[in-house]
Amino acid sequence: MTARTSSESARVIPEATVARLPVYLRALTALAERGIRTCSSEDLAAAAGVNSAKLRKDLSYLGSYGTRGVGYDVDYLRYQIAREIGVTHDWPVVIVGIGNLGHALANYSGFRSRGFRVVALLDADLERTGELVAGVPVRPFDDLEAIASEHSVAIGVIATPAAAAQDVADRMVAAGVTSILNFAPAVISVPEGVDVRKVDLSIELQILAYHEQRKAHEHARDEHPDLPEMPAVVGGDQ
Amino acid sequence: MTARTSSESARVIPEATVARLPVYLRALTALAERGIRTCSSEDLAAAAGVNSAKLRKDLSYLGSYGTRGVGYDVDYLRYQIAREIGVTHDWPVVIVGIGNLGHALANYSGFRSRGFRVVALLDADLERTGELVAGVPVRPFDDLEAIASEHSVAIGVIATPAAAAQDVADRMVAAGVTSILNFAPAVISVPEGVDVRKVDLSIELQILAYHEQRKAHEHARDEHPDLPEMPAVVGGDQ
DNA sequence: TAGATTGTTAATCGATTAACAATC
DNA sequence: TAGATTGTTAATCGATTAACAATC
Repeated sequence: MTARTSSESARVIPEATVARLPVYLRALTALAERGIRTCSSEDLAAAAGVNSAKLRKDLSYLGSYGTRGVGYDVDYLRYQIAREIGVTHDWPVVIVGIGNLGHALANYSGFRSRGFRVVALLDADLERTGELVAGVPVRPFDDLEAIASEHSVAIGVIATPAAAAQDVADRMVAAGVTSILNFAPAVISVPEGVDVRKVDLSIELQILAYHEQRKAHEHARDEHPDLPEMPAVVGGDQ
Repeated sequence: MTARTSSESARVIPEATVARLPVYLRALTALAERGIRTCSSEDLAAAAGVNSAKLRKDLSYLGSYGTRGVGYDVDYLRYQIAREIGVTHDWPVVIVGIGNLGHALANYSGFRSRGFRVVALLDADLERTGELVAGVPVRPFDDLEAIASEHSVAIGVIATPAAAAQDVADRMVAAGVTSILNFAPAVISVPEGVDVRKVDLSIELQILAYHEQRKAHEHARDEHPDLPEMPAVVGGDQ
């Protein structure tokens, strides 16, 4: 087995694990708010909605922060995960596109409380310049470069219509943004080294609809138990 | 090999594939709007942002809707995917919690255009009853059961604060909702057979922050090429 | 010491991908 | 027929899970 120096903990955390770390962080915060100082992997897994084997496996990628026979110190583990994710310091963020969704994002308190500071709201519609949203003035989209360099913005949020998304992404990348959260219903392409995550409300609903439809089929079959589960035709084509 | 009757196409589509079908559907719609009648797996994969091998594998779970040497008929494939997902007919949806996010969701045109019909907006704050949002009146949360049974609502959207989410979910399930899209930053538990999908804005940002932080480390190392890539201590403990 | 719970192993499962035979 | 492109196979990769030795 290979160990590393203490200053740089062992690494390459699987993507699936990275995506769950914020969930664990939130669950630990909820436990702390209820005055709980120590928890087992079973407790935390329940609070996070995963099974405890997966939780322990995930945490094992970060290091060895529990005590056998005892469990985890809530505050200590919380700090370690926050440090791992990088939310122990502040991240300046710009939001482009201040429609209904941009409005909601600007007002979302969960950003600020988790280390994300909205340094600017940008909109292509100059009519909106100066309007205050969540206490932050809306500025022209063309101010992007100036703002990004002034605040060293690395993370941008796109909340524009689909048609504008690629242009906004290009401008963001040119301005030095290297991580983009895209709410526009469009696929955007970015150079190597730039991360894009996509949140698409109607896609989520469509995934639910698919499963909903299958449930309906299941019920239909329940009502016709004479239909075979697998009406197989061996060797049949198509 | 086993084939099925034509009325019920072969099945059990992997989750990862199901999650991409709406992406393909949207890409096909975009191609159709550009007047494109036929496309290769390479074309469609590019439009959807995946590689073509994955696309073909995904489509193969639905059936055999392409023509070797030619490609796919855009409209035909679009219909087949829409049918598979279940968005050829309308799904009535209720949205609970009409804050900033609920507002944005109610106004989101992408729902209606993809077969989702918002039949009611509900809010626990009775002060808001009667307010029109996107042309739909806000109603008291207690109307949930009546509305759900009147419209046979199977899909519910939670856009409340975290503290209310579990209660809303319980009431939805009791009212016959079997699929929930949860925007509240809380883990909700539901009985077997109910599907929950979760969209969490700050979790997405935290995942980006993690990768952003790693990029910063990479750069730091670039500037200190004398640091070994893996300062390994073989046999060291921890 | 006895009981509890972590961290790790190893088996299993599911997803991705390249390559290519089938076939238009 | 020659060229193009699908649908499928098989190899690889990554994620999940149960089980348990390590150890508090």
